[in-house]
Amino acid sequence: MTDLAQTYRTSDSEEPSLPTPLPEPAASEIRLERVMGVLADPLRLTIVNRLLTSSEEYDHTCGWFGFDRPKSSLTHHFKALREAGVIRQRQHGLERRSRVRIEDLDERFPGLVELIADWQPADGEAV
Amino acid sequence: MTDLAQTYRTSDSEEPSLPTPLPEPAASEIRLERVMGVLADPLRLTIVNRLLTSSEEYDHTCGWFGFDRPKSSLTHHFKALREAGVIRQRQHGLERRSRVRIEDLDERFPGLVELIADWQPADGEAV
DNA sequence: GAGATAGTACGACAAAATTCGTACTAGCGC
DNA sequence: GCGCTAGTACGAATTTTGTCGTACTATCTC
Repeated sequence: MTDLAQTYRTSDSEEPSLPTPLPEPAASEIRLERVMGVLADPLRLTIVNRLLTSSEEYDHTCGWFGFDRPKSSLTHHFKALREAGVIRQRQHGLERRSRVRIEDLDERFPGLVELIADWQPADGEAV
Repeated sequence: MTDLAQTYRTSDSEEPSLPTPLPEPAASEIRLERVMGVLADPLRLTIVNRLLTSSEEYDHTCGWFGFDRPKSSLTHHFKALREAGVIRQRQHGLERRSRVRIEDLDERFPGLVELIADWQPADGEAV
């Protein structure tokens, strides 16, 4: 597969025992129309974009983004992203950390991840 | 892959006087989230996919697709695609012909056109 | 154990999108 | 002109999606 996938697998195995991911579709089950649908929302596009572009350590909690929205709204959006197969979430103690499923998306829809990473919000649409 | 764009541009300049396109956003105004939103629908994804993959002559009327839906529904979807900047439509006498704005999409979102061209509907989801 | 913290689940309301019928316009050919 | 055809416009019913309050669970820390 891609270099990225390799990187992440490495990173994966460095961390001693990662919690099992929350329920998510298998890579082969990810549907383009579903992914498109879930990325049609600027907030969700922002989430994925930031996960891709400003992730030194590579997964983050909901809170990390600093969105000024109720927690229940955020849960909703993260869940939508996960169920569409765009992000993977793992429970670490109290918090739930997310990362983009780069390898899977690259395999299924090459080029998509780059599109999202290059995206920027419309003028005056800070979230 | 991007041979398509080339093919289409050539074809463009061959036709002597094309009717003015119906109102559409400028290439620079096309928004990724909007494009994603409009392509979240399987019918619309089918439209664009077929325009890309089975277009010997390169633009087609609504009727050409043979969808079993009321005309008013089809108008709705084609308009949505045009207003998001995905297709260009021109009025030729009685009929309105559509093509994908390949060059513009390629410029703004490289790789996207290929994703759509490679898409195939989920099992048992013939339209 | 008590309190703070990260996030969920449910449910309600509001906003947006989808579907489609009906009535209409405009071009084409006889 | 007359009918046929391709497609639009409007509007209503239905469905889906987004937003968010409230109440709740689970975990960590002291």
